[in-house]
Amino acid sequence: MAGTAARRPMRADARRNYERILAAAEQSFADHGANASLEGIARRAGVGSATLHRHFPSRRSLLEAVFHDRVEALCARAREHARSSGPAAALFSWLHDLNAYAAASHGLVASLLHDGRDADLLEQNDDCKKMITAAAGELLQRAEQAGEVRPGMHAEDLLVLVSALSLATEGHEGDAQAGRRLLDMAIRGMRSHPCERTTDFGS
Amino acid sequence: MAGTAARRPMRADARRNYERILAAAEQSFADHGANASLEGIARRAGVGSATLHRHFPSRRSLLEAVFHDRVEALCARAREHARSSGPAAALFSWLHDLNAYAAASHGLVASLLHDGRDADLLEQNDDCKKMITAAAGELLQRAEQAGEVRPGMHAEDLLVLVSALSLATEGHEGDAQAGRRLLDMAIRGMRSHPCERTTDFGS
DNA sequence: CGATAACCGGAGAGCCACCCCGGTTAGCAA
DNA sequence: TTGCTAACCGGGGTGGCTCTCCGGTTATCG
Repeated sequence: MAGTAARRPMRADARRNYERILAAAEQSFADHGANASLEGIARRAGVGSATLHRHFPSRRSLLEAVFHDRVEALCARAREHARSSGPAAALFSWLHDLNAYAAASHGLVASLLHDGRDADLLEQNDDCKKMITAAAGELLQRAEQAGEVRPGMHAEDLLVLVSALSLATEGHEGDAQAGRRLLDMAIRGMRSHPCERTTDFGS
Repeated sequence: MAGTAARRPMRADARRNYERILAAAEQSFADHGANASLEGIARRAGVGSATLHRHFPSRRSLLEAVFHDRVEALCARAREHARSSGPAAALFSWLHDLNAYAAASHGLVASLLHDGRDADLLEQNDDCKKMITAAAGELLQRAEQAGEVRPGMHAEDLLVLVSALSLATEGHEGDAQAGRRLLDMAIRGMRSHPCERTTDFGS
């Protein structure tokens, strides 16, 4: 699958630098947000900036590498929810997980998902996005088939929503609750039976 | 109130340059989004970059100046809705207006509202934000008192929501619907009686 | 028609992303 | 062990950005 299959396993020094850069990037992104200075990351890692750019041609690819593991964990979590909860509960719990993760990661998930603006031509690998979209899609489909959420939503919508909220509430430390409030509001809006009435979709 | 009260009405050449910069900025922001190059704006306006920075000390202040008029129009529109529609309908219609405006402005409203991350110390004038928040607050309060929306929402939340959606859906031309879908979903979530009836948003 | 305060913008300092290319070194084979 | 070679490294250059300083220019008013 992975096109990264090296015909030769990468030289030892190269791998060492690769790891160093990854570690430095993780730190820097945590400290200064998703658009920390790449040059600074290289400096922190103790390598030349050219080395960084060779290993990670774009900021995006670096973000992708840094967060790959955690995104995987998040997807595992989705499967876990699916196993242990009902369709709607699983979906909504997971959305809260995603929200919490996005908030804790200084909007990095948001940056990961949302970008794509500057990379029209490159066909960059969207591994993280694809993984999360797939996870969301499964939960959503299950809830929809069970009739517990309104039809017509797309999995991407949910990601856009959570990304958007974490993007927008980032920085406003004082009002960290707002994101949660808004997510709850949106979730209530996607349920089929938000109140005790029979469904009537007049529109 | 306005500290801009000039003890002397600004020299003619100064005002001319000010206007030129404003026009160039409007164009550039429309073309390249909210963080277009300031230097480029100065170039387009035919002035030195120093002149731009003298008139507008921060990117934010330039955005503020460019959008002041339209924000005022939006607030006027809010009052209009309040006069001609019921509490909930007025609020939701206006949110759709806001959403449409934000989408059309390449996320500039979003940028205006959401920023503040880099300007911790400056106490910059938030004129636009204040105006919009006030407008939203009135509509919200009215709808809440009428019992047509769930209590506990803040006016800022609504702005954050719309800003966030326009931020996140920007660039995804193919899926321009997503913002609308999500806004509808959130609106449904904030009604007191989501199943009761549908409103027609003339748009 | 000066005097003068307001204003202008070229030039420069200090960032940044990204790339070129000569020097270095790991890894393999003899 | 030794030597060869492809893989790898990073200093330094390019070009773009934001923002500031300061000597020259000009609108404005007495």
